Amino acid sequence: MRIIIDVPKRVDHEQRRRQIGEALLRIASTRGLQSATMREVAAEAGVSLRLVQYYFHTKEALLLAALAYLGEQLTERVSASIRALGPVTPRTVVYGTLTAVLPTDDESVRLTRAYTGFYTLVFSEPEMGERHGATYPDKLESLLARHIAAAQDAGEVAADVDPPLTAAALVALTNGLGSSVLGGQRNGAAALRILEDQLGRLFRAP
Amino acid sequence: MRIIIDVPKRVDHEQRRRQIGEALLRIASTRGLQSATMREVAAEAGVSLRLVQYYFHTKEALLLAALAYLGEQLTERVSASIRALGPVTPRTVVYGTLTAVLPTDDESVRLTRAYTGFYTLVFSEPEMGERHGATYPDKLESLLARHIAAAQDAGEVAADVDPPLTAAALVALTNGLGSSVLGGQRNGAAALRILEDQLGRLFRAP
DNA sequence: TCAATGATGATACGCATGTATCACATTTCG
DNA sequence: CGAAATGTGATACATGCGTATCATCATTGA
Repeated sequence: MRIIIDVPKRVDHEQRRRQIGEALLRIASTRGLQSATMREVAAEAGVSLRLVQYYFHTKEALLLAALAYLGEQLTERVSASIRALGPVTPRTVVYGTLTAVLPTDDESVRLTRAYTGFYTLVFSEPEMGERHGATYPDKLESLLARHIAAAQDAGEVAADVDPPLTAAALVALTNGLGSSVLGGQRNGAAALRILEDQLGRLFRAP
Repeated sequence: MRIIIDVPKRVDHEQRRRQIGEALLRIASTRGLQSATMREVAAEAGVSLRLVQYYFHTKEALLLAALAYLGEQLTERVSASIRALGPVTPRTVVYGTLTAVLPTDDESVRLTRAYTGFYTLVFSEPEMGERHGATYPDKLESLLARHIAAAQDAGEVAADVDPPLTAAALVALTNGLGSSVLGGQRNGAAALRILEDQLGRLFRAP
């Protein structure tokens, strides 16, 4: 019996899948995820409907793949935002992380719009959430909790704050602010002011 | 020319409309607003599809009416929650308001689910938001800002907090926590702990 | 009493969607 | 080489949706 590693012969499957997945994200960022029909995605990606079906047997597979791509982009943006703040300290990590996911510029608006689309999709199709695994907010919370605890040790944060509880509050606050921006209740700058007010209150030696 | 006040002859229109609108809210609370199709609403209300069309010429009219009913229920729950906390003080108003809209029990879960459905609907159909007028979070924020300022005058809240900024943060925090509960990230009790931690930090004489 | 109007039922229409099918071209490899 | 596998196109199918149409019965007012 021979072992055959059946590498795709003609085209790079992963590249095609990415091309199509990115097209879906583009639609989700502009017209909303509910407009991301198979036909619309095909048109946006510049391929035929058949090809979308070919590379993603079902729509759920397409959504899952696009969600993974979105996760990569979010992670990359958070990293870049932290790096841009100079030396890595607990404070810059917390600031950089939260401001990165707040919809303040074009890129973050796109990412937040797409992410919100997926998040609300899980409300109606909980199976998708299960198939996707650990949620992004969870990862954010544990990251922030660690750095808040570190800041506490350094005396930058009051000793009586509970890091996990506070990290959860910050993530929820940021998500809520993001929703209010997408909903047109306020703009990104106003949301940023609110977030920075809270962060300034937290990172203040007692 | 005679003026004819054409009161409905056979049935009470407002009652029928309410019956149908409540059916939609029930569906939105359980299966999600995207499952609230005209036919499903008709079945849930125990009437024929034709009747839903008759009392609401279009689906948007039905959604708008149901949203108004939901607003009434939310307002009623907030009032009841404040009353239940005993004497009306700035602190009880803030506590009562925010804990009322956090999905901690059956009723608040239902209300939050339905409200979230409408909120996310506005993401895709911004016209509906415009036709609906002032958003619920806006009203909550100004209410809370007033009471935070009052608490400040009474010395229950530190003098350096900005009431509007803080009120906005609290509402966003509560919305974010609500989303995390509906998304299955944590349960209502955990969300309540996070909210109370923040509130306890705010209402603390300096 | 009887025509007009209010209320309700049954059913059809047009459209969009996810998915499936059939056909054909191109490449690969024994 | 030539058959099998891979890649792509065109189109069909079944379903669910909001809405529209036609018909029927009950009530009302002159």
